[in-house]
Amino acid sequence: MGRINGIHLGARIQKPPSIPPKFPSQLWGRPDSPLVPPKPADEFGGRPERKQKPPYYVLTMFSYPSGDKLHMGHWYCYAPTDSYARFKRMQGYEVFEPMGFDSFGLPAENYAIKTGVHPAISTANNIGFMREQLKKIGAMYDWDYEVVTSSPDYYKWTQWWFLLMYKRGLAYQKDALVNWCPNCQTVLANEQVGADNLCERCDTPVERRKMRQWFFRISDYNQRLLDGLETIDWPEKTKAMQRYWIGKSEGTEISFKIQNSKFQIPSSDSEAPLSPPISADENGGRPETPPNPPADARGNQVNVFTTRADTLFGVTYVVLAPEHPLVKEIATEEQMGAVEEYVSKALSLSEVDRQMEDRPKTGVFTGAHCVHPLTGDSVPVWVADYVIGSYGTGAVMAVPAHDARDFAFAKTYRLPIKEVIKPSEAPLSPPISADEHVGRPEQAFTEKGVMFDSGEFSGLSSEEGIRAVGRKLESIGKGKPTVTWHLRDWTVSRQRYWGAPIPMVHCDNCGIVPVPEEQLPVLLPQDVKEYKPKGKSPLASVESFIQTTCPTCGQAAERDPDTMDTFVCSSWYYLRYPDARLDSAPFDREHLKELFPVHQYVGGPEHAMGHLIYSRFFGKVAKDEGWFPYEEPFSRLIHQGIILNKGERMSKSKGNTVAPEPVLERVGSDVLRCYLMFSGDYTQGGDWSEGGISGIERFIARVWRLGMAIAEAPLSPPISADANGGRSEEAVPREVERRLHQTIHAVGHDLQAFAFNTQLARLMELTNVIYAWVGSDLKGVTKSAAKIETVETLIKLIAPSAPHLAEELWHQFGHQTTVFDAAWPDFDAEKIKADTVTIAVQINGKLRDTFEALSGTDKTALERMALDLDKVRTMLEGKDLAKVIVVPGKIVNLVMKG
RNA sequence: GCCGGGAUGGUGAAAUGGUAGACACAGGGGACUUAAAAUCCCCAGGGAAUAAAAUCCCGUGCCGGUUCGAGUCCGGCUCCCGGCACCA
Repeated sequence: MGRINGIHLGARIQKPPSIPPKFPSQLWGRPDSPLVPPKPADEFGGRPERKQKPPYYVLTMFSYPSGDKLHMGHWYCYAPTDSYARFKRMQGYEVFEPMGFDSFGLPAENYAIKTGVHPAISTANNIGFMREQLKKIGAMYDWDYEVVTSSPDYYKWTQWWFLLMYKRGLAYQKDALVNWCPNCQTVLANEQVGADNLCERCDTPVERRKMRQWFFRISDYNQRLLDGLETIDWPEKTKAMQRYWIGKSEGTEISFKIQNSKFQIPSSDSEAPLSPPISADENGGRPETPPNPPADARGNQVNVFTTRADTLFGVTYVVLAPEHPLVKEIATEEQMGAVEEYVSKALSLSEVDRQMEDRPKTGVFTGAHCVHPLTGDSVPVWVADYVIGSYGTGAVMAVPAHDARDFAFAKTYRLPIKEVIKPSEAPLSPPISADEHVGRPEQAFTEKGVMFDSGEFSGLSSEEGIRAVGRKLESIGKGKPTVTWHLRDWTVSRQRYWGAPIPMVHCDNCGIVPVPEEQLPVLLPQDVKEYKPKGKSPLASVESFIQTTCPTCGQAAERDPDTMDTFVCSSWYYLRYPDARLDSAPFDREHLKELFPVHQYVGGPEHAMGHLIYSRFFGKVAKDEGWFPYEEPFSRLIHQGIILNKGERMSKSKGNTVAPEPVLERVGSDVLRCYLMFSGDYTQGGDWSEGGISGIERFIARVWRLGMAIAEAPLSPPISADANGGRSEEAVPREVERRLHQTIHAVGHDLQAFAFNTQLARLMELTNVIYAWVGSDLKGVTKSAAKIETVETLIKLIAPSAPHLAEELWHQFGHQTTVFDAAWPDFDAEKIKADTVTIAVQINGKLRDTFEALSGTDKTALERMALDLDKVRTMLEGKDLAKVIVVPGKIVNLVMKG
């Protein structure tokens, strides 16, 4: 405890001059402030005291150690959250507030490519710098638990996680399309591809290429990821985004038999089942999970997924995605050339191009036809890239009359449009033949309605129709209810150097072999000459790394040359913190049981999709493994708002980051953190400006002067008991006492709610009230038990927000231990109640007068008092009262007739 | 297009359906000072009225509605910010 107690502190601080004190603002949180932030009182390594307090885990998203350094945006996340942590500590919790660095990733590697500086070196430099910056915040971070994801003692366990995923059948390899720059000979991340589809480094058009990649089967968890959202206290917005992203969609899978395929399987009883499982090769012996792969390439049918089976009679063609394996099977000879050309062009399009807004719909007729499962009509099969190959079955039934995309496509290629749904309020008109509809509707009617022209189903509502058509299809073996998900499996391979190597070995004899756990970590080689990949991961050309022996057969084998997505590293760091120095396991189960789920998580809303979904996935896997006893890792989440600079997000590339240092040097961290907190709703953020910071400086100085004045004042002379209601001690005036308790109540409530701005406003009010009591010029102030108690309470209340100030004052009042070990003050609900209240008098809802009444005055009395007011009498003169509404303690509303 | 969030004084912003603008900034006035800074006190939404008051009217993006009473609830818009987007 020596490093946090006040003896140490008092010895270093020069005693401030007596009244009027010179305002020593520099002391409070100035970078060389002598205040060592208090650490959690107990280590998590099993000290007995730990058990005496309930644990409380306050976590902020760790940061990426770039040359950017910390800017105001980081401060805005970290400083107020630390205030929350200090508040919880004073409430008697054993607060755990760790900090670390998410230090693998592209920027360090790009920097290395540009300058030749090894990522390990630039990263270490940046971490060193940022750690010092973080210390200046004056947060309670316990650096003994620091986590650095690029350090071998951390990524060893990231690799361990990979093996765990593999063991549980959750890691598998398959081909996937990646962004490829033919000039740099490298794979690009989506964010490295510009809006114009050019490589961000060399401006070469980016292509797409198929590569063998590792995936995590997050889709196995889609239902649990969806259900878990109901149980956590997260911003609704974030939960909504995740729900949408997971994208559960219930519908019907329908099969259309191919009519004239070259490879038609003749017999009618040999129809392939719906969505036949693909070969389960290296896939852990398990079939692919949704999103479904394109339907069976050997089959003689196209399976489509639809949520609108009620529109089945409006199908006028069927569309396959370009990557659908049936495309080349069924294309007729006449069409084959056009089809192949179209497919190769479509597949080489980058993700960016393909997703370009308002891109005109293109496609090619395959020459093949299929059979409508209910009408038996012949339906042409097209291939078009507006169908997403990786969603559903990779094929759709096109209903141009009732789907905007199909409609646009049908218009372009003059395909028939057949209406089968009309608004429910419209009368059922006699059916019109399909031909009459060609080119006729102006737009697709995509709402639900009533079916018509749909055989036995005509007249049913869409909802009924969806079920009825589904049942019918199922009964004839042409369809079944299906659920599809938007959430796709997570590609974790990166053809990059600066990441955790994938702990897998490729052996000619044994195939893919996981590196045995005891051989971890697979160290990232340091002696890399060329970070720039030449068609492969940079590690592929590091012989000493690649060449190894097979753990199973002992023959020569090769390591996997890829590294892991950095989101893997950050998906479990919160589990590592409590045991950051443990080297026999990634974490100690007992600690996880005690400390989890994380009580409060704080971070930017930009992570709603990636990090926050991946982390939930990891949490669920840890639970299934028995390591982690909870379904959700973060029980409460708050997103801080974003601090803008002249309306723009701060970023290094824009060169518009605001460095905290100049402000910090000038005003100290207490003022800066309070200023950030005072500026408005924490979740709202806003434009950075220094206007108004002087108000906080004044406030902090006012509290300081008040505290010092009382601490150094002479004792009050004894008061004659007769003149003081029988007490010889000075008492706190009733009104001051009331405001004090009100403030205790409000500040506690607001801090719990992250309403930092209003709790500071309440503290300012209280400070003003105390000034008025003790004498606003602080001249001739005397000390009394009442004043000491009041000011000490103020010090405690302000401590979370201005820790340096509070700690110094606390010691000035003679305390030897940290103010953060002082108990958070209790309020007395009785003392909060005002003796009298102002009652507003309204006439016909308009405010006309107010009066004072004893609080607790009943309705009848209040009404009588209101009616008795001169002004009210004049206004009511000669009029009839129709109604009187009385809300005790608030208003009396007199409603007149006419 | 879809899903969120927002719009309140000169500025940042407060406000469980009950006195809109708390708390601050900038501004004005005063005290202290030889003076300035710092500090302390007071004023301050807009308008009309007045010597000054009293007093009255108008005000929370726009249009309606519910209610004794709406910044707050409901319906319909406009604009701004964030996210997602050919997901059948």
